[in-house]
Amino acid sequence: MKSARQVFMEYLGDNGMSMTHQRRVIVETFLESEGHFTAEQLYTRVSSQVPDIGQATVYRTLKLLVESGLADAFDLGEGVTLYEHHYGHAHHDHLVCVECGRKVEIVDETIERRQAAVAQEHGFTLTRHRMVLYGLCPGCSGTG
Amino acid sequence: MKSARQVFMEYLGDNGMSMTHQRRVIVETFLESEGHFTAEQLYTRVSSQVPDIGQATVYRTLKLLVESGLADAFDLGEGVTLYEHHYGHAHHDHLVCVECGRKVEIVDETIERRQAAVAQEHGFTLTRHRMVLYGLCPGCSGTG
DNA sequence: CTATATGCAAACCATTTGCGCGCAA
DNA sequence: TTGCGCGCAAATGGTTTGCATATAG
Repeated sequence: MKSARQVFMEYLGDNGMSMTHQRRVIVETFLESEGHFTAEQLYTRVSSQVPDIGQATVYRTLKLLVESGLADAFDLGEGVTLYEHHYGHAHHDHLVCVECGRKVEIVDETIERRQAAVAQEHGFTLTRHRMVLYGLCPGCSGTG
Repeated sequence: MKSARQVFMEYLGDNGMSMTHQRRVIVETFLESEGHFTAEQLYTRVSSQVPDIGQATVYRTLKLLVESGLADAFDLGEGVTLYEHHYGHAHHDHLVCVECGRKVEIVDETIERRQAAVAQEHGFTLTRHRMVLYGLCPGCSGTG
């Protein structure tokens, strides 16, 4: 399997774009960042390593990361877009604690299968989906 | 079952709020509006009936409608919040055509059951969920 | 009367975009 | 050299909020 860097380089090449110092820093920082994070959080990390990289460039590069398949962008209903690694990572949905915000990655084959079936029943060709389960995590259940 | 108006009146009463001319118009217009619509669309409809009702009041009332359980607010990933009737309506998720935007309401008992099970497996008490399937509708499938 | 509501316009806030300079290939 | 890319700051756009006035009860 190609490395993430390689995938990004190819994406740039295929679209007549070039690798720049800024993009390299942002992509590296992105690849080193675990879990979910916002564009602003990534910007902060990038800035701590290399100041003078503009926020706009982080947003623009994040968009390229999504388009190239390296990143996944999603919204858990908190008004901000969250990003996470996508390339080489299995698909998953999210389970979110409405109390503390804790997020757990989930997958269920039965659900995945039924989603495709339901789409098909309506004549749709399913391309992707988004599922978020909201509830109280073990730690917050007793707090109610 | 109480009427939607009744539910709203009680909600207002329970929270020390009062029924006003504006709220009455907005709630009636909301109840007469079918399907999904944005705050702005509702505002437009309200204005056509009773001018001089501010957009802010529509937003504020829409929030009350959601809190009182009459409306459901959700985001299908298009950057705008959509609203629809909730009270007395069965839960459902959405199937959206990424080409033409067509929206179909869906429900699948198997999925619903598995969602609760998956949440439970992680010790979570499921309170609600959001699922959106994206794909190509029959009419757009051949367009590729 | 007194608290709540309203309209208006300004504020918000994450994200996008215009612009003139700068660097990659 | 020749555009693509960058930083900056201003613009966006849906939604929220502050404030002075108006109204429900």
